[in-house]
Formats: sequence, structure tokens, C-alpha cells
Amino acid sequence: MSISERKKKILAAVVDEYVRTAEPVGSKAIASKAGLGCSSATIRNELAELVSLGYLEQPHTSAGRVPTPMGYRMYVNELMEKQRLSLEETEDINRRMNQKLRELDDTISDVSRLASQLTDYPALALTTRTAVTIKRFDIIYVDANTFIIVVMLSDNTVKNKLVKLPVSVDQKLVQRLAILFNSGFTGITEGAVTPLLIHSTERAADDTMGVTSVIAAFAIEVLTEAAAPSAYVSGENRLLNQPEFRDPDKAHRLMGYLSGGGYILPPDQRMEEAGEIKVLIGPENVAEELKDSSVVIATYDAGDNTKGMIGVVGPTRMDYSAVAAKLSILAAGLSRRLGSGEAPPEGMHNKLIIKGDTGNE
Amino acid sequence: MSISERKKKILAAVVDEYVRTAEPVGSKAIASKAGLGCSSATIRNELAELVSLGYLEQPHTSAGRVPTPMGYRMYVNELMEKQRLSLEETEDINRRMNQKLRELDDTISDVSRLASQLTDYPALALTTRTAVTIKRFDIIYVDANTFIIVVMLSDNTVKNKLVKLPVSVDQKLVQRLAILFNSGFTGITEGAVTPLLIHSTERAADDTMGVTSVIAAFAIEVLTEAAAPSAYVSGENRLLNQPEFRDPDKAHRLMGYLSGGGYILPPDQRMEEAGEIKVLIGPENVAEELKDSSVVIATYDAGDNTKGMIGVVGPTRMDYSAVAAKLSILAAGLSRRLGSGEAPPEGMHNKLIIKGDTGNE
DNA sequence: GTTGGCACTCTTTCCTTTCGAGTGCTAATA
DNA sequence: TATTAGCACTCGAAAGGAAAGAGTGCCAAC
Repeated sequence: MSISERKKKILAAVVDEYVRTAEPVGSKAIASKAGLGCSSATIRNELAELVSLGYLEQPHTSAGRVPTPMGYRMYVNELMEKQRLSLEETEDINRRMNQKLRELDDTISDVSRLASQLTDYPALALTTRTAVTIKRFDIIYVDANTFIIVVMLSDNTVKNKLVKLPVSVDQKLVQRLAILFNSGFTGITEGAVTPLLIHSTERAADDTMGVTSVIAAFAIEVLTEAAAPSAYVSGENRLLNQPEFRDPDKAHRLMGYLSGGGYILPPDQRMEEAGEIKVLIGPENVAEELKDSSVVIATYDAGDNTKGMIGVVGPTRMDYSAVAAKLSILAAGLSRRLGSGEAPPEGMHNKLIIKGDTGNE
Repeated sequence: MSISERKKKILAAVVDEYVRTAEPVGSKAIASKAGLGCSSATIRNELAELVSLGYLEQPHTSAGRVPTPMGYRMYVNELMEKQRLSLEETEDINRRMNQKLRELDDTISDVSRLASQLTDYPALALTTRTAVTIKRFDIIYVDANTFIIVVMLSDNTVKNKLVKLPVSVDQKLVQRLAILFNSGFTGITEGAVTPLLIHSTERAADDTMGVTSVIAAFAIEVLTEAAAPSAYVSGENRLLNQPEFRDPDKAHRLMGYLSGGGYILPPDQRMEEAGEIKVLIGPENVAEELKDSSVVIATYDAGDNTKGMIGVVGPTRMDYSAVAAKLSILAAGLSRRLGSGEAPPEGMHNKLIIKGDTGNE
């Protein structure tokens, strides 16, 4: 499994060069570039071995070498220089992120856009929320036909809805309902909102106008929406920057998949610890559409049982090092912001842990 | 300016055929297809004249003819069959729309997505809001450190924000502030929120904790956001379906422009009446990036001084007829929904008025 | 005014040739 | 035993050229 130090250096050089140029790289190029003092002929021998070991392949005889997914995996796991962004870059990212962050949902799409800008790949952001409940119900009486429902959830987000009814409603009734909902509908998840519960609330409030069901419907809607994982994709068009997507059909297929909010992570993979970075290379992806693309994902902690992921999609020939570093900073920023609910400490450099499949099958 | 009836028929046939096939259309194809009883040689003569009149052009000698922007303009203005969608189609669109509509902002992006699905072109939706003011302020006291600001705007949207303070705040103070904001900050636009006003409110409430400025900041934020035009673009990737965008660079340029929320309408064009459809063909667009694309836009009435637009972007070779019909239904549905704030009457077929530049230069 | 016919034009497609980068192998060298 | 120089070989990409085909423009006939 382990290979000589020189082979590693050569493999790293091939990956670096191929990432940069998108052209198969030849023995001469490596000899002149990588600082190992040997001639192209030696390199050729090594390359041939790397091919037979499965780390590299040739598009055809007499072309240079190109890394296989296994080669990339080796690179990501062992060879890649954990890129340290300069202080300026880090601060730039943090500054741009701070400009964007406000509330949870807004934030996520903004940060996904930011990730796409920074990396020049399409970016996606997902949140999975678990077991959200309603913490508190308020109803603001506006006029006889109108009131506003305000719901505060266990993750401290607040949702509201303006309700206009065709009939007049007594302010007293609304007050009664607010009290009843506050005792009956708080602390429960969506599944627990049963017709029975709604019905008994309606009776207890002496509601003959059907207001109860309107409010209950909103409660269900809010709970459902909050529990559902949400996904944002931005910068799909940046795919077209990549030479491997010059074929419009290929680009189209992948973009369609991304826009459709196709799931990215294998369902059996549990969400990683916040701060970790996951790299899925080519065939390691489960989705057919991603089999020859790579995905880099950073997990962040949005507090209160909510974990989120932010990632980018690109060709397997991806600048894993730079992408991982940038995502890491974004994720850390999000964790700080969302996890605590407090203003973030600035300028913190953070550890970079990379995880992913090991290359064995 | 006006041309013979037969020329019109031929022009229409060229456009129809070219829209369908994306290939230059020859005299034979027209002779066999269009129901005018004359031979290809006659058609050739007519075609030659249409070219010299500027309605058609040839990519090169000995290729078929392709409509010029002026040809499309003629087609849109005079020749196009105002397409009637079948009752089923209309109902399908209405049904799908009804599933999506909830609140203004959500809605618009959803409808834009729907428009893109229906037409298979990228779609965009914009709202310009004029003179939004705050109608009503409520503050919900949650606990000593926490309260929720709820703001109802003149367009009947409701915004809220959860505020967590590092210090304890008296419930009385919050109540005083709610009353003061309700009298001082309602009915005014963003520009009228002056430091002076904030300061005097702060004094009147006897607020030494800086709560006033937090609430005022939210008021400003909400007003600013509400007054700003918002734009959504969806389905950019559908561009890649069109043969004219098989060149990735071309596609990329346009997609980048669209994603960037580039402005579409010429700034001097005032918003049209709701229900009208505007067609901008190729060079009629002001933006350089759109010079060889077409835009079809429907205006809808979102009630309360708010007009919105929903449109699609595609190659000049666009199925104007079908697109216009579909957008028209969507816009009508939106007007009904948003304009009145009431549930829409179902299944209504509506008039289709097409407007646009006249072809004179 | 319309039509059939025919020569002409220009693109598209396919085939062939050439060119060159990069390899694999062998024999010489340290 | 590991490294290197040298060289024949391979295979794709690029360039050139011929053939095919679609469609025109124009002329003479109706």
C-alpha cells in the first residue's frame, strides 16, 4: 500500500501540474519542475510503475499521465500540502462573510454564493434540522378580519404569517386561542399535531369560525418546513469555466442535477463533526451524475441540533487544497456565528482536518 | 412598410420553421409546408425580396433563410398567431401556480422557477416596490434578554426579528417603545428615519440601554429591503438546451450576466400596465450581453403600488407565441393573487395584449 | 406572374497526410 | 543495482483536399 518517497513526490507533481493545466503531464515537465535530481528517463520508469499501481493512467499510449481517482485520493490523504491561507486572505473571507450574515436562512444562501465566488466552482449549502419544535406562540390582533401569527421555534428562528379572514373575529377568541396554542402546541414536533389535538383545541376555545384550523395549519407548515433539509445551489454556471465541462451536454446534465437539489451525500453517511472536511472523489460519489466530479464539503455547527454543510462541486481535477482551506474558514465562521448566536471572535485561524473515504475498495 | 399578404405568409412560415428546427429554411420546405399553392421557384423570388427588405438574411449564399430581428419583430407584431392554450394547459398552469403561492417573496422565486419549467428557458422575476412604509409595530417580550420585533408593512407583508441583548431589559420599557414606534415610525419611508427621530424616541422612552437604536436599525433594514427591487433568476442551465448556446463561452457570458442580476429592461422604459406582454428582440435590448437574445416579459400587479415582472430569456429564435401565452397566464394569476390579497377566481382565460418596440429605427 | 431547369456557390463531411509530443525499451554508465 | 541517454514507435491532433449535398440565382418557357 505504501510507496516510495520519490513516487509520492512524483505523484504529487503530476496532480499539481494537471490541476493547473488540465493537460496530461509528461515526464519532462516533471523532471524540470519537481526538485528531485533525476532525469526524465528515471521519471518515466517511476510513472510506468505508478500506472500499474493504479494511481495514474494514460489517455492513450504516448500521452502524458493523468491521476486516477485513486491517485487523487492518495494526494488528498497524504500528499497534499495543507494549504494555509495568508492572513490577508483569511481576513478577507471573514470580512466578506460578516457583511452577509444576518439570519439563518438568508445566511446560508449568501454564504453558498460566497463560497462559489471564492472557489470559482458551483457551491451548495445544506442544513438538516432535527426535532424542531415550537417554543412560543403569539397572535397579534390587527383588525376584525386580520391577525398576525408569530411563532418562535426551538432553534430561535421566528416565523410569521398574516391571516386575512372573510369573516369578523372577536379579539377575545384570538386571545383565547393564543393561550391554548401556547400550552397545547409548544414543545411538540410536526407528527404530534393530530386532528384530535386540533379538534379539542377548537372546542376548548369555543371557536365556531374555523380560526383554529388556520392557525394549526400554519403550525404544521412551519414545523414541516423547519424539519425539512434545505438546500441552496449557487454559481452553477461556473462549471462552464472548467475545460472538462466544455461539452454542453455534460455540463447540462450536472447543472440540472445540482439545480434539482439532488442529494449529494450518501444517505448512510452520518454528518461529520463540525470542522471536518470531507472529500468525495469521482466514483466515490453515489449519485450517477457525480461519478466523474468531485465534491468537497465542510460541516459546520449551527447550534441546537442543527448541523449544516457547505461544499463545492467541480471536476476531479480540482484544487483540493485551496478549496478545502477556503471552505474550512467559511464553515468555521458559520459555526461561530450560528452555533453560539453571538458575535464572532475575529481573525481566528483554525485547524484543518481532512477526512474522506480511504482508497480501499 | 407594409408588404403583400403572400410575403407575410412566407415570412411567418420561415419563422415558424426556423423556431422549430434551428436550421436555415429553404424554399422547398416552405413550398411543401405553407398552404400557398405555388412552387419553390416563386417562393425563391419572394424570399429574395424579403431579404432585400431586411426581414430575412442568409448565413451565406446557398443556404436557407433566417429571420432578422426585424423579421421577428414583424412576426411578433403582426403575424404571430395569438396562441390560445387549451383549457387543460391553462388549468394545469393555474393549478401548479396555486400550489406554490404563499407569501410575496417566496412566491416570486417559485413562480419564476415555474415559468422556467413551463417554457424551458431561463426565467427571471423582478419586483419594484415604491414607497413602502411601516403600518404597524409590535414587540413581543420573551424574557429579560429577548424580544421579538414584528413589523407590518404597507404592502401587508410582515417581517420579524428576534433580538437577544447582553443586558436585561424592563418589560415596561419595551411596551413604551412599542407605543412610541407605532406613533413615530409608521407611515414614513426609509429616508424619513433620521438620527434626530431616533434620538427623540430614545429620550421619550427614557431608554438608557440602547434598545431604541436596535429597533430603529431593524426598521431601517426592513424599509430598505422592501424598497429595493428584488430579482430572481432560475433555470439558467436551460440555456444549454438551445443549440445557439452550444458554445460554452457564449452560454457562460449570458448566464453570468443573468446570475449577476443584470438589469434587463432599459431604464427609461416605464413599467407597463399589468397584463401587457413586452417582447424585446435581439438588438432591441440595451444590455450588450443580450444583444443576440430575446426577452419576453409579462407585467403583473402586486397591489399597493407594486408592479412586478416575470419574464424569460432565450435565443432570438424563440417560440414567442407559446412563451407569451404562458407568461400571460402566470402574470394574470399573480395579479389576482397578490393584487387583491384574496383567493383567485379559478380557470379564467384572459386577454393577451402584446406590446413591444416597433421595428422602425 | 409563375414555373421548371440548370449551373454555380458554399458548407459539411470524410479521408488522408503530416507533425510532434511522449512513451517504452535497450544498452551504456556510475 | 539504479540511473541515464538514445532512438524507434505510437497515437492523437491538426492540416489539407476531395466529394457530396443543399439551396440559390437566373433564364427561358409558359
